[in-house]
Amino acid sequence: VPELPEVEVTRRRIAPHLVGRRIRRVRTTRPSYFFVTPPARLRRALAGRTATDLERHGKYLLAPLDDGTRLVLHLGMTGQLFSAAATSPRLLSATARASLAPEEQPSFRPDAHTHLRFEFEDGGPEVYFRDTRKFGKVLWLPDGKAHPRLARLGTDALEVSGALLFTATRGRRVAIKSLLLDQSILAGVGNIYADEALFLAGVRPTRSAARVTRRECDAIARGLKRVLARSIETGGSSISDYVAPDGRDGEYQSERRVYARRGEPCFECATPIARVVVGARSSHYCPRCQR
DNA sequence: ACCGCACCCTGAGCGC
DNA sequence: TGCGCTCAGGGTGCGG
Repeated sequence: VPELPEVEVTRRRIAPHLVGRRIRRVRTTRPSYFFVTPPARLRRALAGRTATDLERHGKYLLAPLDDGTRLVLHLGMTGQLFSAAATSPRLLSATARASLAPEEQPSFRPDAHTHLRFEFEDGGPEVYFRDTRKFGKVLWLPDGKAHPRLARLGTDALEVSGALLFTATRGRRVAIKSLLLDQSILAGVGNIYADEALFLAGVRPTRSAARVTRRECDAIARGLKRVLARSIETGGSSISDYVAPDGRDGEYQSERRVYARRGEPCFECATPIARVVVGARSSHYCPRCQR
């Protein structure tokens, strides 16, 4: 599940394969939910262009192009952005892996889920955007045009502060967990890091946002910065589909304190970790450490 | 304005 | 072995 750290790691590792290389052509799959900009228009817009940079805002990647337009990518839940030079069996589903002969398993060939294939003028390795569930998004922004999806984004979660959270939570009756996932307040926080930060702050995910104190807002902000920074350092969490552009797995999943640890003992007090559904998302917490 | 929930999609894991 | 069911989840949009 790519959240801010996974998107940031992706950005850093894919940038050398993308930025400064002139695109010869882009191949796409059929029109679908994935293509906010229709694939035919996208192919026309990208041919001959060069990305001059690769930026991140929340979970979005933005590539300014040399003609002043912009390419925007969102990895959704199962999106993978990687270079053809990458080798990892994790780039395929378990079923797809099983159908390959052992000697073929490390290599990747574009499949039905590979929705974007960037081919470059230099003839070097292609760049692929693969997304099995198609919750990911690709769109192209003509010169200067803002897009509502981006305009709605709140402060990037790496810049969170207790003051920001305190202001945002006043008068809000929603669960604090739901508020942390609201991308118009904080951009980049997803299920894993919300649960982890709430554990560090000792706040139960179900608590009404308005009932979180100023001191606790500070603690949540500190917790978020800590888990996000640490996850970026370790290459992100490779819990389900996430794999970095060079094919490497992240390591942060081994540092989880609560996420997906239902029934396992809390590292602080040995109480079994509980799981509840908050805003249609599974939430994990320690019933004793978090109030 | 706020909030809960259905929906988009596919693969894994389960029960029978 | 194999089918069919349920679950997972980010973000959007709608209805109350």
